[in-house]
Amino acid sequence: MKIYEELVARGLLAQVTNEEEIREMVNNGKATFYIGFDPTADSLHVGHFMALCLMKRLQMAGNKPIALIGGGTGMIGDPSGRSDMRTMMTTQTIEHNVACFKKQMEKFIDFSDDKAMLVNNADWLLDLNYVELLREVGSHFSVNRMLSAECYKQRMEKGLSFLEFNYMIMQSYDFYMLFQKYGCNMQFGGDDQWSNMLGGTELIRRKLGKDAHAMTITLLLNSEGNKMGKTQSGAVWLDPEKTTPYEFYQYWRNVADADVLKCIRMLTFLPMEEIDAMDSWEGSQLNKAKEILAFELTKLVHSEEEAKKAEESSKALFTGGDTANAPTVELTSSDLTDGGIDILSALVKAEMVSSRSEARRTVEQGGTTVDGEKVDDINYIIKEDKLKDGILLKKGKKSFKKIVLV
RNA sequence: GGGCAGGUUCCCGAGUGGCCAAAGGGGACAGACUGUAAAUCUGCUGCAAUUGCUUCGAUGGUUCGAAUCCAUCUCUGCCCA
Repeated sequence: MKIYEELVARGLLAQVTNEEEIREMVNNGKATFYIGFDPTADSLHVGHFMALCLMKRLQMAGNKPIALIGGGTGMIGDPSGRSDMRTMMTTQTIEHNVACFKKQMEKFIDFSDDKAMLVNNADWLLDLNYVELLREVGSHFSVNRMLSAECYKQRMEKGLSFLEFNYMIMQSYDFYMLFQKYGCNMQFGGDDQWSNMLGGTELIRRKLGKDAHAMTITLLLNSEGNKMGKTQSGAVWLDPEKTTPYEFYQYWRNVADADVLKCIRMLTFLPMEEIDAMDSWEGSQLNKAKEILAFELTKLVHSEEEAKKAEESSKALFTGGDTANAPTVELTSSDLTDGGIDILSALVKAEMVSSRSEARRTVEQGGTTVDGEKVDDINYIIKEDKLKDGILLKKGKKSFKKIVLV
């Protein structure tokens, strides 16, 4: 199976400008393509991970990837698919984020020997002259057409600032620049980027009379239609400091039945035959598939070793076995009063709840366990000598913390 | 610049002088059932505690008492220029 066919089979492709030409190009390693990443946070997340995997897949097939960091576009903020305005980031934040992105990307993509490139659009966007740009580029854009673009739809009701409106032009300009500077003939991006990407191909056609291509990646949605890779507390990050390998593993371990196969297909590098075999799995057998998914992804993002650790501690915690690798919270004697710590304080210290009130609630509702023993008395004290050996605190069904006195 | 409508607790959205920590829904959390799934049912959802404290864009004012009234400011949307 050639690369293009594989991408289709994995359900990764959403839209393409010209299927025949693109297939021909990527299958023969003739594409120089770019994907843009705006530095909106200090770590990459799952959405970026998908894009990076795609770059890797195409790179392995002989195509040349350009990772474009949006140091310039980040100053504007992409309104695509957003219902509200982005908060403007300071220049310092952006620079910091750019540095973080770079570091993480180097883990996934091989940039050695000119096999891939890493560029920052701040290098050309920040020096643009306004009037010049308007004349050179602005004249090729129809406001009427831009306004009808899907990505602005939701914003027509809630409001769209001129700043954000210009995002499409900046992104188009990027493609135009990369096309000229590096012979970049294709752009990849999330499906919500489609209209911005078309802006680029259009600009290249009008300015240079040449064809460039665009291709979008299917957005990873769960069966309820929400973007995956988000939890109540925010995104699932690739940075182990922000989302620990254990939490990362658990996120995928817990996906809904309806979404497992899709995730395995789209995110892992397992051979298609293996995945097709899982397609017939049903019921509790799918649980096995979830373990595979979680393991594979943790391995890709962190390391095989981390994946094993996460898997082991998960199994141990959920079956009540060894707690050696459990997420641990260390207390010191200053956290204790009268030779122990009360259950509410323990929950708060372990950051399992955000307030004492919440701690009180979970305890009263019978959602707390200490070393497997249910605790429903809010005045319960965990004794110092027990803490020395470490105790396992459990809140609800899936939240575990080992508490140790050091 | 002018006119209009708005800014309510995580989100949507009621509330237009005390009965308001604020209806209802969603989400989140906890319990039951399960497969660390989904669906369903129940509880719960400001903070700290048994009696308080701080909230309804911001500041100031009226009042015994304000999310509710007044003033100023600020932000958002719509219409006119």
